[in-house]
Amino acid sequence: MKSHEQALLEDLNPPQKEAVLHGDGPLLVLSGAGSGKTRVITRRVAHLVMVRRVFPWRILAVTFTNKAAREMRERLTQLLGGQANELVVSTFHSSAAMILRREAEAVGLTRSFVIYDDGDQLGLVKRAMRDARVEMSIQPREILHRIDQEKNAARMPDDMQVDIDDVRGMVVKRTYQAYQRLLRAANAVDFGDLLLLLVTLFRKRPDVLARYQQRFTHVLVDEFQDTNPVQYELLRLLAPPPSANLVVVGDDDQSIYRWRGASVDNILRFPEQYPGAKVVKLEQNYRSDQNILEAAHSVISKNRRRMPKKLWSDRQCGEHLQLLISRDERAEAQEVARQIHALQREGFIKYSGMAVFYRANAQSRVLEEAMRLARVPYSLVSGRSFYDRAEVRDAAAYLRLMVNPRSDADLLRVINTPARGIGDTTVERLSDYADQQGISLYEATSRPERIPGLNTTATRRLSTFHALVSSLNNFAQEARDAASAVDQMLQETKLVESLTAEGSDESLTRAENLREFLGAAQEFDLNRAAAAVAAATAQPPEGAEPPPPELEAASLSADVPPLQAFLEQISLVGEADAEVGEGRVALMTLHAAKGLEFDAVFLTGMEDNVFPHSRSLAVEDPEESEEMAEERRLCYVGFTRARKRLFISFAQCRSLFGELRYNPPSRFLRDVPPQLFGIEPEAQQVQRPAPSPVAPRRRSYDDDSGPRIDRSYSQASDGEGMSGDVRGMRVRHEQFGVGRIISTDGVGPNAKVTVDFGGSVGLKRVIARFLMPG
DNA sequence: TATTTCACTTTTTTT
DNA sequence: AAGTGAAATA
Repeated sequence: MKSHEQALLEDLNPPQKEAVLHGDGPLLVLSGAGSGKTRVITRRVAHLVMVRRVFPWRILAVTFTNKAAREMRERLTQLLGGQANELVVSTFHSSAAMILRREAEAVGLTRSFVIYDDGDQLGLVKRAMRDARVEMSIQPREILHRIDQEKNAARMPDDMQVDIDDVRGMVVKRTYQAYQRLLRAANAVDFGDLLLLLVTLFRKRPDVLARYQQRFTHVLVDEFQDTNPVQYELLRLLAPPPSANLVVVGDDDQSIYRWRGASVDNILRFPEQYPGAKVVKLEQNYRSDQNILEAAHSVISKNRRRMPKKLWSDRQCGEHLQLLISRDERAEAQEVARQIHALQREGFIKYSGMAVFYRANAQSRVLEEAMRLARVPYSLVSGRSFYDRAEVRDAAAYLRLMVNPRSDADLLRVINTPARGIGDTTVERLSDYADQQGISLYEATSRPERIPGLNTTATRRLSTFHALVSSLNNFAQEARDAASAVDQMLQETKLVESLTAEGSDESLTRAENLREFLGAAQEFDLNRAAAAVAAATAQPPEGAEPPPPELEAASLSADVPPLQAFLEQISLVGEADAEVGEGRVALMTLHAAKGLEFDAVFLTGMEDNVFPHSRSLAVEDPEESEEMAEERRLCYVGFTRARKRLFISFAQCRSLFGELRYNPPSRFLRDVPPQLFGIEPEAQQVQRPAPSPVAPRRRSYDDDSGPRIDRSYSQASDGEGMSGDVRGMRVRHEQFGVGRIISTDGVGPNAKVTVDFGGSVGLKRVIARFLMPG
């Protein structure tokens, strides 16, 4: 007993201990990169359970990503054994989905509601635009984005404040209304709804809220800096100020999801929202060598509006940072592969201790090719590529239809997959009929003879399709596990069969993917069975009273039918990435890198317009903008992932949508003192100082890297014919009138420019030579 | 209806 | 460069 306590506090520094031992009431842990944050959270949870005797099922630990949730549970299992199964450790979205499923009726859904992902959402927006009779030329993507933002801000369509003469805003609002109608009619929710509906429910049903407040007496949140207003509201409801046991852990410097509605204010203003909250700062870094830490600090310290803190470490200086300069992105990838080999040969760093980061997913392809060529074992860490494949999504759509035939988006997706002769016109008529009758598409297919304008062939085909879905639907009711349902579905729909029949290489791969999908279902069933056994045999803590029946221990999801649970995992969790790593170099975006650490890190594409991303440069005053601040934080996250070696790499040119672009080295390099690269500052550098020291090079193509670099500066991205930075310049266009340049794209006579002409014209992309200075 | 062709955007980051 | 979506053609 006493020894538990000792063990839990072992090798913690004073502030860490303070956080672990903190009694009741709100607590904010400001934890710098590599300061042992996860350790603090897990030890605290273990302490609550083992020393303070809190029932594990009373503890809710919320993370941001599934990966983080999985890792936290693993660590907790090491500390707590079987009892860890009773903890609720999950993402905001997963926990919201679980609760929502239990309370579905109260928000106008049934328990078998389905979750629409990004692609489904986009399709839905398009239909909503039709319903709302949107005539304006506006991209569905943009509307979806704005709807998402509304949801992130916890606003339903009616809460949306729009000026009556804001035409665009009104269009968004109308579409949002239609979009929500479609979702509800389909018994479906999107990601945003999971949180928003739950907030709405809690607000209007204090009795329901009280049940969950009573159940979860301890709430912990990881990566708090990335929460958005709905998520924060959810927390405030569940663990109300001022005195609830809410522990939030985060680092404002690592807030990198503003674009998704996250608000750094949540963490900056937490002490106001929860007056009397204890604040603990973790500033000692245990991860990185001094040089790396210093580089990271030199970048992040340019941001204003941070919580004051500075990481320190008693670790050694370590190796210098290394700069890699290459001709183009291919050479860059090759160079990275070469360095990886070298590190591996030296023998101190294993493949699994190395990672390659990039700003955008599009950059991964070239890197992958180079790794394959150089025979470097790698694994691509990308959330959900498998479930994004068309054939897999088709399969998932069928499954959702099995569970919830009202799901129109899914029906539309698969009604002619595999091809069964139901074309656009038939679907159009079916859909008109359904609209007019106010029924779902599925229901409409049950009586195709009543649909006007259909010939007998079409009628017959619709009947056949209806029979198929109906049969699958019946089967789903019975299915005891996910795999048998998937198997049945594949058989009846002939998805695999039709692909195999096609016979092309590509369709064979797709058929293979579908078999893998079945495999995923089987694996899911096995895990579920194992979890059930574990839960049944878990030792209740000694002297524990049994939980009140309505709060039935462990999982909130115990009674969810297997197929539904599997679907939920697909939508919310994505790929079961078990094989991440194991002897392989990890390739990932900077965003995916958050929370991880590696002995050696390669940060590629360190060029203006790539990183910082061009979108952050195309704003009013880039250097002072929030966008740039976020890019800087992203850079900070990237640097601080490295324990011992940090390689920073840029290419002098790279092709971007088909054309060659010369980008100057990233401005972030200018912030890093040259000494950290092992370069003594040269006398005085003139004028535009080299943003970065140039490392001595050894390879053949390096011989002439000097002049190339110079060229890359002078060509920048603005191009000939436009001297220097023209952003913000007033220009006149014959047709559109006077406007202001927002951004430029391309070089030479055909360079394109995005101009804001204001008023009804708005943003336009025009060829630069058609513009006059205005 | 199904298939082919052509013009057109797209690349930020993710639950 | 590639993938999407609309229009043209079989």
